Amino acid sequence: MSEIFELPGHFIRRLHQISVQAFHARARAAGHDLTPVQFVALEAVRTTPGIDQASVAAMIAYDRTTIGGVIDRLVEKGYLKREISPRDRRARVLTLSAAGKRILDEFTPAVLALQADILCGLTEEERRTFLALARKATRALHPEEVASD
Amino acid sequence: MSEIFELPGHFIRRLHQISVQAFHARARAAGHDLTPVQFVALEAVRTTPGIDQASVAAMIAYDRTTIGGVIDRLVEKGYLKREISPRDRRARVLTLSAAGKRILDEFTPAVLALQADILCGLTEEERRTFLALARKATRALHPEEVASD
DNA sequence: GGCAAATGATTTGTATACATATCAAGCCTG
DNA sequence: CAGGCTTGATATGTATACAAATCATTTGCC
Repeated sequence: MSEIFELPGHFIRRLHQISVQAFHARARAAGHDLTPVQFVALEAVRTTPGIDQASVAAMIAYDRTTIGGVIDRLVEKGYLKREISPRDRRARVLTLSAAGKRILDEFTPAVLALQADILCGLTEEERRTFLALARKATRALHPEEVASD
Repeated sequence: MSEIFELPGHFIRRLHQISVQAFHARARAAGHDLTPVQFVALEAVRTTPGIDQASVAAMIAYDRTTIGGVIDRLVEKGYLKREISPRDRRARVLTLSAAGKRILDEFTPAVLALQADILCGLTEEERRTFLALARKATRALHPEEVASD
């Protein structure tokens, strides 16, 4: 078999795919239609109400254009309110709606539980090691983002 | 900061994003226009000439619809030949063209080197540990695929 | 041999993902 | 305070990703 299929890039892609599928499975089971990106965008607004789109993109390391579309759909679904900033008429200020708050509260436990689905092939200790290494590799390249906790 | 940003799913997404960006950077530097998926699809055909699209999808764990489009673009670029199988008129038999062979040969060293770009925040030993855990987590869920080496 | 189930591929529709270009508004320096 | 640079957002175009439906063919089972 080709060595290409044994490289980090290949397994990272597969893990991402597994992770997204696990999310969709949990969402479907809970009767929600959130995607992983939509969920994390809502979470960004929850932690920083009144944040603008560009700052959401920076916080979760997404492309601005992508976030524009994601926010569009969240506004359409009624989970987010988008208003022109009084301080900067270019910016769109985002806040959670009541429905947005509700779906976040309802779904967050499932998202926490889902992490074990992704790494179900690993022991508890291996999961901790994996998480620490994944975190270190990511932070090495982007130390500033979602800064210190 | 929200705990959501400290979960495996978040770091896996970030690593995938970093991995794809590293690929594009190397491709651009080499003057090629291959994407990660296109590269791995070519590699699948190289290891199994005459493979059909569904088998490519199974080998690299992709959706059939996605692979259809990927193959379309590779055929358009002249890297793959697609012919109707003489054994099964539904299936499309894939083979590398001379240009496809050439670009694979030329670009494979960069793809191997690129793996270190992704995990440049880790030591050699940490990279090995990470790879082993990523592999184990993936294989636990899909033991059959790209089977034993 | 014939018909139902399975399978390879494509079509359609939605949602990322991101590069590039454009527009509007704020800033900054001379 | 004016012109230039920067920045928030949107528009456009390409490429994944995948669900669901459809079509053609083949297989399997009686």
